[in-house]
Formats: sequence, C-alpha cells, structure tokens
Amino acid sequence: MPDNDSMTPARSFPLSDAPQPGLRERKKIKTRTAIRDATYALVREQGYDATTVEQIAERAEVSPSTVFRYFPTKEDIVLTDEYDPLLLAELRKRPAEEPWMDSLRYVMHKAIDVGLTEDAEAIRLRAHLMVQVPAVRSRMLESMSVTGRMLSEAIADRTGQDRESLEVRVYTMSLIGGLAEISLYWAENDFRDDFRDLLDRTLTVIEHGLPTKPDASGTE
Amino acid sequence: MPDNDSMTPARSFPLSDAPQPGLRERKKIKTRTAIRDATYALVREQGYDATTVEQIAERAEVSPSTVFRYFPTKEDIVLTDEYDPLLLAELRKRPAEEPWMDSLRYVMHKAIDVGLTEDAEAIRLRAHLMVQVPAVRSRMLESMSVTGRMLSEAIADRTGQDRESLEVRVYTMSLIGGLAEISLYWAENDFRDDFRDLLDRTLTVIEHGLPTKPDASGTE
DNA sequence: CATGAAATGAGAGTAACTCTCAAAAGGTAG
DNA sequence: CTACCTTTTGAGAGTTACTCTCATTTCATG
Repeated sequence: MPDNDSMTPARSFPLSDAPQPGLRERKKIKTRTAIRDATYALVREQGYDATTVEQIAERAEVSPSTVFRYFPTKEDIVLTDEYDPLLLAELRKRPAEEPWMDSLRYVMHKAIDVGLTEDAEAIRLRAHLMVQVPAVRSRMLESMSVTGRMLSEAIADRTGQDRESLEVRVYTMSLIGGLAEISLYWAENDFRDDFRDLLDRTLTVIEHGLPTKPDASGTE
Repeated sequence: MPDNDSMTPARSFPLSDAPQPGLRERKKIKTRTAIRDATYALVREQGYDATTVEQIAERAEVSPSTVFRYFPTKEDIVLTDEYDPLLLAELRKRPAEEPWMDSLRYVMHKAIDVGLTEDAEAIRLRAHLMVQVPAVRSRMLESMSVTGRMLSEAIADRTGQDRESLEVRVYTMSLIGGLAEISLYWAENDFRDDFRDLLDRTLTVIEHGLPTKPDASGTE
C-alpha cells in the first residue's frame, strides 16, 4: 500500500449493511482496493495488455494467487464496481405510479452523479479501455447483461409482465446495449460531451425510436 | 459422418464474387471448413471447454499454428459466419420508400430462412454455446456489435441521420442487444419456439416499446 | 492460550495464443 | 519438365492468463 486511498474516497452512502464487521473483513476490502489501485496505476503507466497479473500482484504486495482469488479475470479487476445492486435498490424505491422511463431516468442520473463525482478518473479509464481493449469491452457487455437480467425483473414487475417473457428480456437487453454504447461514444469523443446529456438522448431514442429526420432543434 | 461436407451444403447464392480462382484458394476454403467441421464435431462430443485447439488441429489434419492462422480465437471457429455482408447488401437493395422497420423485418426473415435451412444444426449449436460458454457469448456480442457498426451506416443513410450520431449508434446497439437476446431465449427454451415468431415479437418490442400490460391478444 | 476456520503463498500444470524460421506446395516463365 | 518466386504450412519455443493443491500463516473464539 504505497499511497493513500485516493482512488476510493469516502462514500456518501453505505454499499453494504455491515460497517465494520471485523479485522478480517476490513483486510479483505483493503486487499481488494489495493489490487484495483495497483491495476489502475499500472494500466495508466503501461497500458492494459502490457500489464501482467504478476506485476499487479507485486505492486499490490500480494501473491498472484491472491489476485485471482479476488477477481476471476484480469478484466474484472478493471471494471468491477458495486453500483449495480445500489441502482436496483433505488429503482425499486421509486413510486409505482411514476412512469417507468422516468424512474429509470431518475435512477440513472443519480448513479451517474455519484459515480462521476466519486470515481471520475476510474470511470473514464474504464470507458477508455472499453474502446481500446476488446476483452474489456466484451467483459463489460457480459457484466452489463448480468445487470440486465436483474433489471428485467424490476421492469417486469413494474410493467406487469412475466419476468421470463421474451418481450421483457429483449427490451432490457436493448436498453443495456444502448447504455453500453453511451460509454463508447463518450470515450471515443474524448469525454467532451456531458454524460448526462448523452444519457438523456439515449433514453429518448429508446423510448421513442429514431427521429425520422435529423432534428435541428436538438441540444447539439 | 466425419468427412463429407454435410455441414456446409451447396449455397443457394454466392457469398463472394470469384467462383474458382485457383487451387490455392480452393484449398484454403477446404482447410477452413475442415477446421470448423472438426470443431463442431469435437464440441458436440466433448463440450466446448474440453475441446482443445490441439485436438481440433489433429482432427482437421492441420497444425495448431494453422488453426490460429485461420481463426484468431477458438471462439471464432464456432461463431464466425459470412452472413453479415450478405445481410447488409440485401438491406441496401430494399426500396428507399419502404418503412425502415419493414426492410429490417424482411431482410432478417430472409436471413433466418436461409440460415435455418442450410446450417440448422450449426445455428442451434451456436445458440446453445452462447448460453453455456461465457467466452462464446462475449465474442458473439462483440461480433454482433461489429455488425452493428455497419448496420448503423445503413440505418443512418435510410433515416437521414449522421452516421456517427449518438442516436443512430444507440439505436443500432439496442437493436443488436435485442437480437442477441432472441438466440439466448430460443436456446434456453430448447428451441421450442419458432425463431421467426420470436424475431417478429422482438422487432415489435423495439419498435413500440413494452406493452404496459400483459397482452392477451398476442400470438401466444 | 489453545483450537478451529479462513486467508494466503508457493509451485506445478494447462491451454490459448504469439513469433520466428525453415520446409513444402502452388503459380509462372523459360 | 525445370527453375524460380511467392504463399502457405509445420515445428518449436515462449508468454501469460488462469486452475489446483497443499502447507503455512493469520484471524476469531472459547
């Protein structure tokens, strides 16, 4: 642990219930963030492919075995986060009368605000790697589709559909696909756009489809 | 059934322009299909993970090096096909007045009809692997998103949007995500459904969004 | 402090790739 | 058919992500 925990500042809300369950658990969290921080640093220095797990282990001061004990794949070290369950919880908290899309918009905005203020650098790096490293992009899509499965349960409940219906599954995955594309677009355009704007435009497209003619009254 | 070309029957239309450019090219095609057929056979016998590239090479009677020369990754052996450019071409052939969704529906139907009569077994195996092997699923999404990039150009042209606009990209990827989900749904339900029905229902969802209430008048 | 459980490290092993270079086969001109 | 050039192939060594096992260390608890 050469430097401080700059990458993971104090959270404004708890991610799990138990605050300080014991020395063992605290150490595990420390190891986890140490591995992640080491990875981020090395990737920034050398790039993703040039960074080996051995190097990561060395800098994080753990053994390579331990790295794989904490993260199933190298890609997971970069892109795992803990926002998903949080997002789901927030979503279920929204009033049932609220139009579904409004709920989604609200929750996504909130998630972005939190993420962008807390882990701005990490989020950009992640989006950047998504563009550049196919393996990371793949894993991201995979991970998002897992999120999607949970999301589809929430959507099914809200819209009164069967959870396993094709319609819900397709709708959710199309949502996920669209959301994934935001990050790529954002990173490819050097993070110039406001992520919130991109999100709003994306949700509008998914809600209403493509405008048939180029829209001159848009935000851009 | 080990040897003949049962896996790749005579095509009802040409995939590339040059028919018989020479012995060299013909041999390459033969090697390519030999590797693919060997892979399919081995995967059916032992499963995907248990099948090594060495075994594939042995059965295809080539060296492991050659396998990697023809396919960049093991997953690509399973899921590479040549339908994409075909599909794009068909799409551009549709009359410009035709509503966009109708064009897409028509072309996808055609692709499914062709694929399902020519490579029915292979397509099922592929869908099955998509469900079971994460690496294959990831690679499929990746490959579909490449297709998506081409698709988005066609969509952009047809709808009069900029090719690089966020809207087109998001729309395309949401389409891709939805389409990918069909295969998963189909395979998870043991191929009981008619793929064409699933496709129609999927396109309807993408076009009109989720029905707010479970629809009793549907096809099911 | 002692005892049990969990986490770690060390090391061997697998398999998907990558790179290099020499041999073989296809294509072409005399 | 022979000679020559180009493309393709095979052999082999090397890298790295990832797995498994087992002994050792570290925390928790009575």
